[in-house]
Amino acid sequence: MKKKILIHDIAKHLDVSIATVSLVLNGKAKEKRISDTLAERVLKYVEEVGYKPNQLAKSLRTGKTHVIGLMVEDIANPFFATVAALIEKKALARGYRIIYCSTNNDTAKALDLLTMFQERHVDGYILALPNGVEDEVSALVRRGKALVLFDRLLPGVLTNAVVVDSASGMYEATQHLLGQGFRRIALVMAHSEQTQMAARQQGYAQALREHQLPELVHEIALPQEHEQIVHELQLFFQVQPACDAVLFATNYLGVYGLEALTRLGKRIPEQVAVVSFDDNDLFRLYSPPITVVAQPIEAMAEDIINTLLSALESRAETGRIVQLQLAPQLVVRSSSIRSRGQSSNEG
Amino acid sequence: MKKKILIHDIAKHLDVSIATVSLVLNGKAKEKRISDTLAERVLKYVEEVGYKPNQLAKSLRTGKTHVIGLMVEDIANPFFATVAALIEKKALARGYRIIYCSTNNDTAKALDLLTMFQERHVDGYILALPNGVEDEVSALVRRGKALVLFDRLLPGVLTNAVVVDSASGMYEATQHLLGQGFRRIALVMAHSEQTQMAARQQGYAQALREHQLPELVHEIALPQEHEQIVHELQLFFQVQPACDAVLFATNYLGVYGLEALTRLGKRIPEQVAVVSFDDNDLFRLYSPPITVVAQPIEAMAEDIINTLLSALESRAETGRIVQLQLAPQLVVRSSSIRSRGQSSNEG
DNA sequence: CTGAAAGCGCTTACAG
DNA sequence: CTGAAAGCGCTTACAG
Repeated sequence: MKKKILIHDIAKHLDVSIATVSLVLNGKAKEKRISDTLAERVLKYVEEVGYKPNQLAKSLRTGKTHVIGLMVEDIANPFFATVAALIEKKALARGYRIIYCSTNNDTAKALDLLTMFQERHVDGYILALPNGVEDEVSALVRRGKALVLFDRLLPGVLTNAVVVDSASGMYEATQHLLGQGFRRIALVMAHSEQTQMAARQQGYAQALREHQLPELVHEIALPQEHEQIVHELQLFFQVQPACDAVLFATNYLGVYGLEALTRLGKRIPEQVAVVSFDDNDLFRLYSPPITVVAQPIEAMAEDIINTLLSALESRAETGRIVQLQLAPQLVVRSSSIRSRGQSSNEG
Repeated sequence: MKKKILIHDIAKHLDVSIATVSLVLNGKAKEKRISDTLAERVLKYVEEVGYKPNQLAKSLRTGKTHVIGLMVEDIANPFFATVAALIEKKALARGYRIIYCSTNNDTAKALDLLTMFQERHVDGYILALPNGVEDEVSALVRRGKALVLFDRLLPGVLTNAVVVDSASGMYEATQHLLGQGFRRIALVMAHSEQTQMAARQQGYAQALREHQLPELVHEIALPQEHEQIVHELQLFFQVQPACDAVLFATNYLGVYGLEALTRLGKRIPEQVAVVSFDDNDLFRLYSPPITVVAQPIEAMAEDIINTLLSALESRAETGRIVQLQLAPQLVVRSSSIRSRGQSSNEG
């Protein structure tokens, strides 16, 4: 159990002042006209004994932690897990650590976590939030914190954001189904005020309106037990036998939906065509493979971290706001292709 | 932008000493014979103005951060994501925060992260590590750090651990395939020295040995690109046409394996039966549903956090070591059931 | 270039 | 019960 080395020990051993060691370590040697020889001697010895400054003390003194708080809906959800992993990697390369946590779409939990982030003195915030936390986030914005929302906006909060154009994504997916000749197209979405959810419904509704077809929307209350949701979806498909295609507004709804359809023994796409928002392993490998509206995850992660870091580094209170909207991509697979034998209302 | 409230402000306002406020806040009012009236007055005012002690300062002074570092192979892997979420929940309830990160099975990255955990002064460590970090972990153990390994042990490092009995799990799975009449049973595993991987192979080998059947092991070097792995597996199944069943040693290998089999147009279980370690959505919903060796995730998370917290709370250097081995469960689904028409070597 | 010193915000013996 | 003070380990003007 070797004793922790302190900056004081370094200074003593080298017979220089603590200030010199600190300055060299913080790259201010030139600025403070410390000789290269001395700077090197310090660096060499620090390396040799493996001295690491106490980050707690450093943060307390400087007010910077080099930690970014990342809040997602559910870190076990492949979409968020992938975004988080990419963001972490890019942040690390720029000298920032990420701490992440899941809100599970629970407003109270999100508020707690926001408080936790502040207690931990994170330098910046990357947030995919449930509604109901507008006031707290506005307060952060007002205090000039570096912050970027992603996946969804917060109504009434004007700040940096990176989102996907959910409305066009869903519009395009619905058009695709219409093009295949499907006419009774249902949308299964989460019951939520979240902006991306509203946008997805809007894209769907617009496509149907253009074809003068009625909407068939089923909203699932969340959070809820897995088994409950599957059961609810089974009921939905049973009372809507006429529905010949279904769009799922998120990847987990898609997964639950497939489970419900499997249990009902529905054949895809013969009895019901399927399209889901977000791609994942299951959709790709399912038989038949599922058509999806894929989000540009890599580009998204890149934009998010870049936006945050510029906010962090522009020490001036520029008040500059960056809002990016990325285009999702429709990946057509067999689950939404009308089979030859199928009757069609087209043409 | 309201100014941050300090303990000093509280003391001044209430016209008491800073010590009094601090003592009350830390629940030492009784011990230090501070009157209930006064204690309540302090608490009430603190609540009223929403004073939160600066955790950085507190940690610097006390040496405790109430943060636990959790390191997994890949947080996007459903097994680890679920364990992490459960651990986080249980830790929070006991007043501890979790910071988690992925090693991606990269020894250098794991070492970096271990350093990072120390820099952040985590109070405890929960680790699923790649090999090659034995020395560093031993050093932590020697310094009396609260620590628990999970999923896999580290050769030569004797410390707290919670693992699943991989050998029996794989033995049972192999026996199940043998019982179904499969005779050319392959094992696809990661090329790795990790203990859980070795145990899985061992369980497989033992079952085959008992039936005097030869092993057919394919090891995949990791980390590697998704596409590469799938391609390698396709080749494997092509050069092993005689193989009538395959065991995948991890869930991601199972996912890649299904992709390879799909591309080859192999029918499951008619042409090749499939069993994977770890359960997930894909396996459950795949058609046919995939037989798995499921790990008791909830129990595991519970045992991990309990073990860590006792280590943390037993301030005495008891040197007590807890090693738990949980039983996995074979969940038989259609992917490993021999179909009627299939020829059998049995009996 | 360097040394002495203040200060980040807290906790906790110590002496009343 | 309380006040003054030291100290956790650092950074950074300030005065040489």
